[in-house]
Amino acid sequence: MTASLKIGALSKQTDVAVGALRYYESLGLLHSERGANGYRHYAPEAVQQVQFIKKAQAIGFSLEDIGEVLTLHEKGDTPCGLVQSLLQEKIDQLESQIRQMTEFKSELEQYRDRWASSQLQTASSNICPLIETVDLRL
Amino acid sequence: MTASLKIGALSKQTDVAVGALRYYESLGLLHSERGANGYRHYAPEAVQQVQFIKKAQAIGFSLEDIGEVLTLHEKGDTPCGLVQSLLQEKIDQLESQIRQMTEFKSELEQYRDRWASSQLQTASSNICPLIETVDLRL
DNA sequence: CTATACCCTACAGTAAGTTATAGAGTGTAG
DNA sequence: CTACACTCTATAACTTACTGTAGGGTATAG
Repeated sequence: MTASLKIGALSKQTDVAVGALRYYESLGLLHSERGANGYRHYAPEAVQQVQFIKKAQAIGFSLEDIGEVLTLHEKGDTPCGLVQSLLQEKIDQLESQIRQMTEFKSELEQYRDRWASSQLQTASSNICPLIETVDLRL
Repeated sequence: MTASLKIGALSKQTDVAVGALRYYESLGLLHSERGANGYRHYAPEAVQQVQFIKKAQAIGFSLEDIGEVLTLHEKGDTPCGLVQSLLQEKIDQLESQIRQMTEFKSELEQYRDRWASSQLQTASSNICPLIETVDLRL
């Protein structure tokens, strides 16, 4: 017989709360078989599926984004060309996000470094002389 | 007489919505005097205070973060040290996110490249053989 | 005097992703 | 057989940083 997991076991193996797993299912990101008692049963691969969701999330994909990819995977109702272009879209988005975040990080580092060497701490009646120097046109 | 601003004037001078200003006040980030009619009145310095909030937000601080800074300021401390450590925290978070996103992007690129060179489209009974090859352990 | 522009409070709604609760049924160990 | 852990559904609440609405009161120009 096929090994199967109940929701609590899947929760423990993936470190994702039971309620979150049910929520993923409600969004169509995860599927389960139901036994006569109504309990969800998961194949062992569900562990990897949940980890995929978590990984994609960790990287800034929304559950909706993930749903697009997984829906294609699970239903197989979209041509491969569309799958490939969706993938390329994600790669492009990721690249753009990485570029923006890298720029923003270096701006923050400039503030950090400028402030580290400044003597503004004791200077004025401002709330924090450091932050007063922030240029909103960044 | 002391020049004083009503909320609409402060809103215009700072380009922050009236509702947002009231929201900042509800969080203790902004203070106002009340006239006999219940209207909020702000000293001209309120313009700088709101700009401080906007600047801090622009460098990635949450309103809660800003509240901590302002609370420290109100106690008579110079919150620059806190500002600096919060800033370093933001920089570290960004770095970690950028690293994860870069890793994930190269994983997606591997799929894209593998699929681009494959002839799986016609190979099986599956609707989209490409996506069937996804290793969810990515 | 009236129009309308502004102000007030309080509550609802938004996105996104959960967590928590209530009330009920089920499965298992001793 | 009794606990108790686990499951179910449905709904509410939480977070963040607001925006929008309802139902009022107030200030000002003509």
